Amino acid sequence: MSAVSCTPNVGRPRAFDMDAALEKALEVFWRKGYDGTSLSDLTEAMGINKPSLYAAFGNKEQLFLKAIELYESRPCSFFLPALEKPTAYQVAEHMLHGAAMNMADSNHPQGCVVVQGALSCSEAAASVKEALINRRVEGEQKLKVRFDQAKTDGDLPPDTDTGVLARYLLTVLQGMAIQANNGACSEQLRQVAQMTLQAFPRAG
Amino acid sequence: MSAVSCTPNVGRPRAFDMDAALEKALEVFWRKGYDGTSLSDLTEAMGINKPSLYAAFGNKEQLFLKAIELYESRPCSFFLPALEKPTAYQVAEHMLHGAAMNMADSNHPQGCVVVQGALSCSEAAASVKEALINRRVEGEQKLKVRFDQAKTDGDLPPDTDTGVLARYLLTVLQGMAIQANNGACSEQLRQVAQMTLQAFPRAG
DNA sequence: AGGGTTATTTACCGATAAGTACATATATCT
DNA sequence: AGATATATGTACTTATCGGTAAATAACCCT
Repeated sequence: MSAVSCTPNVGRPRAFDMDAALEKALEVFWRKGYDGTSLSDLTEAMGINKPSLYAAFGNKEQLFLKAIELYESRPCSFFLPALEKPTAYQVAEHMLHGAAMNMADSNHPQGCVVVQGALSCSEAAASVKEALINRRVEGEQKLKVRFDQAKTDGDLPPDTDTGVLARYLLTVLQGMAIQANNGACSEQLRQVAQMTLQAFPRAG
Repeated sequence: MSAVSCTPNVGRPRAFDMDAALEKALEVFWRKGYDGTSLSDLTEAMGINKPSLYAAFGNKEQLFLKAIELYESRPCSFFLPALEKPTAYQVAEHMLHGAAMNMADSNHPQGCVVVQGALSCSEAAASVKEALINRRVEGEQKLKVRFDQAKTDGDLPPDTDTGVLARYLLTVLQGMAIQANNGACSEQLRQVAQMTLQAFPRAG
């Protein structure tokens, strides 16, 4: 069964692949942002008409939120998998190098849709902006919790302020999203990642 | 004479203060982004009608670019003044602490309009997006040149890669803009600034 | 084959977008 | 005072915005 579709066995079958269409929608939102994306942009990229879009995904806002869910659950996502690494240093290493690789990947828009999808926006986009802020803050919180565990595990010095460390790392990651939008390539982002890691506290 | 107005001595005098109106426009663009800002948003905030706006500032795009010029030349701007500090470390210190103070200042929208004014945007905003990218890249280049000078001055180690150092610092600054949008306060940003400074190379 | 159900197509809705024509108001210059 | 020049307010234009009504098409089940 597909990740997003839930096909009934009655009625006319859907003529398009919902997952593929959602991928296309994600790419448009990623490149143009919520305010900068029109329904025409979406239907054109997804290869469907407006009523099909509304029937399948609700409306523009719900489509955006589903696209963000897809973004965070993709195989090439780097944030959540990095949390599983055995030490705090390796968590940071995987996040930073994953970000360097992913954010400048020319197979999709540059940067991170969670950062740039609705950063400054109209009042019509206020709720999706809030949703993205929540995602970013929750990511930071998850990283702090992981660093707390690392302190217990002994792979972070006991006097480490894990909240500041998590915020610092997220600041660099979010800054890398801007850098990718500036045109920085993976190698340039990797240098930033390396510099950040040099400052990273290690046990012992 | 005002920074932006150039009043002729014939004809009906302008009934509003161009500088004050431009400040208001800046604030709207800063909060809502280029795509998220409508002409009605602007005229309402500026307290003028559309024909006055067009006569005084050209069009939406030119108004935006003039607002960005104002932003970068304001007294509370922290980037260019920091370049004048005597050592590389003090340059970084002033930039980071200035950013921490300014970006979370509740007297204006959070973050940095050069970062968030048109990050992901419609095709209609492509040219202002390019203009903002150019500003960010030029800022990075200016910082690199300043660090090259610091190397000559002997307040950076001779093996310092000034390009990477400048990019790293800009990455943190741009990340701080996102953090400010996330709701981080000045003190939290200051902690990130302090952590960044700890990793900063110092001569001797 | 026919009924029930869902998807697609076309054409449309009211609202709002950016931008402007035009008449009027207010100044200076002679 | 009158001519000239610029600003303002009202009302408008064309295009596009997000979203939908209604007719038709394609499927499953009996």
